[in-house]
This record gives sequence, C-alpha cells and structure tokens, in this order.
Amino acid sequence: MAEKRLTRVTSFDVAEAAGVSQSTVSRALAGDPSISAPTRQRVMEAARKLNYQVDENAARLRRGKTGTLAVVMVCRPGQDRKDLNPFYYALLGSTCAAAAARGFEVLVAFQDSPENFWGHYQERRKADGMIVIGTSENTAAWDYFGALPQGSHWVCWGATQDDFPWVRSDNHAGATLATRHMLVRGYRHIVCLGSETSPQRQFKERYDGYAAAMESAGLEPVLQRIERGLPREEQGRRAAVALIESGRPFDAIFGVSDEIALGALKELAGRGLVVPDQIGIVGFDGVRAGAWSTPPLTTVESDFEVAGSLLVDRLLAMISGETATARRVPVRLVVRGSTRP
Amino acid sequence: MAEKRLTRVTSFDVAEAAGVSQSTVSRALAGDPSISAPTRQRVMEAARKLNYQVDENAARLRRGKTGTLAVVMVCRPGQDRKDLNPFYYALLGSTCAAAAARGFEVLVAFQDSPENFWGHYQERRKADGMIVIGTSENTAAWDYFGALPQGSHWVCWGATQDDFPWVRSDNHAGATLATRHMLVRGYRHIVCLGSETSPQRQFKERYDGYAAAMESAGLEPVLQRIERGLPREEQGRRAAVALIESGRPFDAIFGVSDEIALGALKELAGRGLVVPDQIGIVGFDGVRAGAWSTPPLTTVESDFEVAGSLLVDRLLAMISGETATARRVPVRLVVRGSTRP
DNA sequence: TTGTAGGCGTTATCAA
DNA sequence: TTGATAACGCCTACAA
Repeated sequence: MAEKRLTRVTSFDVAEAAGVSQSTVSRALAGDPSISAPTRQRVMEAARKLNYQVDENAARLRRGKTGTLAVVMVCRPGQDRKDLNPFYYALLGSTCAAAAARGFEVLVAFQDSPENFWGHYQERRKADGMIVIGTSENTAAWDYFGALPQGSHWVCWGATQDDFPWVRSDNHAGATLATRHMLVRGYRHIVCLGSETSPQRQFKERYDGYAAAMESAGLEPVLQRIERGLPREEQGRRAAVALIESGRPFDAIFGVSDEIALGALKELAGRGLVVPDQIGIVGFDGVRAGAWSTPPLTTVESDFEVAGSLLVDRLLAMISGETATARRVPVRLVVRGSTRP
Repeated sequence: MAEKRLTRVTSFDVAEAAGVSQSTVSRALAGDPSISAPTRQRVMEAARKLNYQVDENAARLRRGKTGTLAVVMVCRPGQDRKDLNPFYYALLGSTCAAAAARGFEVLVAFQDSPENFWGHYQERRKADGMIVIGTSENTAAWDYFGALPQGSHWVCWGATQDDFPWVRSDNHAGATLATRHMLVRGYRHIVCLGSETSPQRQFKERYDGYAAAMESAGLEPVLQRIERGLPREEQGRRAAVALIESGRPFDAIFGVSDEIALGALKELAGRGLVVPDQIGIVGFDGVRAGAWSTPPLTTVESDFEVAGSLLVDRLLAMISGETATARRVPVRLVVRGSTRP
C-alpha cells in the first residue's frame, strides 16, 4: 500500500487513475445505481489507492445542504464551563449521539451573553438547523433566539416561552412519580422546595405534578419557595432553613432539582436530622453527583437518549417540512438512599 | 425594517442594491482597507437591509481553509453519554471556549468503537485540525488515531503514547502537592491507591509525584494497586478493602482519581472509619461530584481554562507550522473536608 | 479605489 | 451506462 500522505486529491485524479470521467467517479462513490458494478469497482479501488476523500465544502456548496446541525449551549453569563450543570452536558452528549446516528455532523457553541449570542448558522450555510440547550434563567438568550428570522429551523430545551419549538421532560409525571414514591414509603408531610413563578417552566410543572399527587392522596400540598438568583445548592439550603424555622411540621422534601435537594440534604444533615429515617428527600434530574451524597439521592431521571433523539428528530422534521410528533421525554424514578425502604 | 426572512441572498444581490460590483461587496464586508469609506457604508447598509450572510461553504471552498476545529471525544465502548466522566465534559467545554475565542467553529463527535472511529476531518475539508480527548483505556481508539496519515494536524488529551502530540495536567506536581498537604496536616502513613502500569499514563505520573514527596519526607511510599477493567469507583472501593484486609497501618489515602478516592471514601465510611479524623483522603481531578460527598473531597484540580487553551493553541501552531510551546497544564489544590485542618 | 474574470471541487442536468 | 458541461457563491489576482 502506498504511504498515506495528506496531499490534496480530487475526483479528477481518481477519474484519471480509473480511466473514467470525473462525473462517473462522483456517481460511483455516491452509490448511484446507474453505475455498473465493474466500473464502480475500479473507481473505488482507485479512490482507495489515492486516499481520496470528498471535499465536503465543494459538495455542500453544490448541494445546498450542509449535513450539519448546530448545537448552542446557553450558559449563565461568565459561568465557568466546568460549573455547567452536568445535566446539560449529558443532554449535549446524547444529542450529538442522535445526530451522528442520523448521519449529521454537529457544530457546538457555548454562548452566555449578548456579545456572543449568534444563531445564523443556517443563513451562513454552516448548518441546516439549530438546537438550543440551556437554562431558562438566561432570558436575554431566549429573547435573542426567539427573534431569529422566520424560516429558521430550530428547536430548544429550557426556554420559558411556550410558543417556542420546545422539547421537555415529562415533569408533571416525574413529580407525581416522586411524590407517590414518598407516600408509599410512609411519608405524609411532604414539602416541595421550588417555585411556581420561576422562569424555569419545568419547576412549575414539577410543582404541579407534586401537588396533584398530594391532592389525590387527600393531602395538602405545601410549597417552600426558593430565593431567586442564587446558585441552586444555596437555594436548596436556604429553603430548608426557612422551612425548619417556619416551625411547620414535615417529614419529607421534594426538591424540584437535584442540586436544590442536595443543598437541603446537606443542611438537614448538618442539623443532625437523619435522612431517610426522619426526613425523606427526592430530587429531580438524575445527575451523577447525587450518587455521591450521603445518603445517595433518590431522584427522577429523564431518559437522556430519548431526549437527544427527540431534539434531533424534531429539528429534522422541521427542516424537511414534516410535522413532528412527541416533545415530552419520559422519566423514571431512581431509588437510592434518601428515602426509606 | 423589512421583515426578516430566510430566502437566499447572495453577494450579487447586495452588489446590485449598493450599485457596485460583486467583488467590491466581498472586499467591503471582509474589511479590505482599499475600499473607500462611503462605498463600504453603502455596501454594509445594503447587506444589512437584505439580511445578507456569507455562504461559508463557498468561502471555504475558495479559501481552502475551514475555520473549524474538530473535537473527538473518545468514550468507553457502549458507555452511556451521561456516564462520561465530567472531567472530560469540562475539558470539552473549555476547549470549545478557547476555539471560539480564536475565531474557530467546533465540530464535536463522540466515538467509542472501531465502527465509528473516524478522523478524516482534514481530508474532507470539514476542519483544519482535530483535538482528540479521551480515556487511555480505549486503546483501540488511540491505535486508530495514531495511524492517521502523515500531515494530519491533531493534538490529544489522554493517550498513553508519549510520541503523540499530547497535552496533559502537571500530574507529578499535583500529586506532590496533594501528598505534601497531607504531610503538613499530620498524616504519616499515606498510601497511594493507583497503578504504575495502567495504560493511564497520568496514573503513573501521579504515583511518581506522590512517591517523590514521600521520599523527600523520609517516608516510604506505598502503592495499593487497583484492579483493571472495573468502574473507577469500584476500583477505589476494592482497593480500600484490600488495604484494610492487608493489615498494613495507614492514616491517609491518595487516590489517583477523584472517583477512586470517592469509592474508597464510601468504603471507609461504611466501616465506621472517620474521615478526616482517623483517615485523610485526597483525590485528583476536581470534578464536581467530590463536593457532594460526606465529607467533601479534598482534591487536585487542573486549570480547565488553560487546558482548553493549550490544546487549541498547540493545534493552531501545528496547522500554521510554528513550533508549539507548553503542553503541561498547571494544577492547584482544592482543600475541602476530607483532610483535617 | 474599483471592476473583470477565473477557478475552488463538487453534484446534477442533458445528451449520447 | 457514461461523458460533457453548467452551475453552486465566493475570493483574489490582474487590469483599469
């Protein structure tokens, strides 16, 4: 075999080597059925020998399609990349996997503030469409993406706006699952640490799911509000403090996110309250960190693989003009140690 | 302002609207200084009004450069994306940030086994070069990337091969830092949970750093080997069991990765040993999970921002034929609760 | 300072 | 079944 080198080889070179025309090379390699088997053989052989690879830029220019999807990760302004919620990284990973499985390349960009908001992938022919993943806290980002020109192909995870092309976890079902689990395990005075007014749409949905489960058990739902603008862990910790100081009796906590639940867990443990014996705790997100707490956190986890697939499929449907289907990602309960047996 | 829509607008359209030639448009928008101010004004105005954006495929085809870097994330075969070590996600994030800061787009692909190994970004003109990030465990992947044609521009994080164009944490310094910290805090019988033969080159480097610090303190380094092929946490747990059962006295553990240290921490706690009072523990990686353990894990953290920058700068230097400089990423000690004050 | 023209390497149309 | 040929939209000599 010839030594592999990186000199530019065009389809003309392959054509010459195979003794056919350039267009035949293009067709043979593209799998055009009109090319005869022996010709295809010769072309493939020549291409292999010359180490030929299609110039994607030329191909895309000609085709008018890029075969690429853009994924924009919306972060908090100035936030360190290593502090990004692992949930979003998992979502990024599964989205890339789904795109790759469908034959698309993925362009990734982290964006956090107006200076670097940028969504013109489609106009610049860098991608056929865009997936925006991020926290609803960054309202400036959602305003920006919501104002993209008509005809932009995009879907999102995390926006507050209900008229955006969103995909979300089945928050209601997940919260109900969590609450029922605690009821079954004998907890009665279950308090929800969260918010019904947060821009985080899913927090409201999770509260509603919790409330529904409580009510259908004949119990009164109780919401302990988190303060805005703090790190999640701190929100959870403070809400736990406020709850304790309120004097309201409780024997279980449903945190609308894992980090809120973990913050509360830490606070309770620090005060000598025994989890799960005295107090049960359940979170929502299924991030890895929960597995390391003491006790490990019982939580509701989204099916990440499905999440990535739904985002990609919805986007591809939009691109091809079809009508998309599901937009809710199924969830499951992950029972660990923060609720009693 | 005209309603924004997504119909294709070419530089010819802008030229017509501005009453100049197409090449003038190209130059004006590229910031060519030969274009007069008034002309540039008119062109910019027309471009804005028509919502014109350059077709990057055409531009790249013409230029022969892509302005894009590819990042390949090497995972364990079949591993779920959400189970990928958060360390690598943080590295991915900071690499994307560094690339963006230098004006490059980033193409991301997760690859785990021979069926989907693919590194011909450069030949296909999808990218100007490639950054491969991954665990050294996946030797098949490193064999694949090591066999890329001459002239491929790439750098990597995580490979075993020393002749690869690698960038790494300053493992030796970090391990020394960790060990000295424990010595200063009064621990004497410090055992290293790790391996000097693992394909993970950094494990060996970390052991060496630990051993050097021990020896220069007049103490004997002790290595408790981890078993191969298990999840890191389990490796840590089992090594702790083996250490205890060996009967060898110890009052501190240096785990060559956070997850190994966390596994050991869990095992010790389960046996009623008090961390940090009876036993001190330090890990290596600085992942978020360590902050949630009880007690939170003292660890050595790489400067992720520098890591991303070094990877990108080294690759860009290679592309432009310059000689690259640093390849070691500085580390710092993050003191949390698993070592006594 | 600006315009003309050629070509980057494909894919796709139209003949043969 | 294959070959000529015309775009795709831009950048960049070269000329004016």
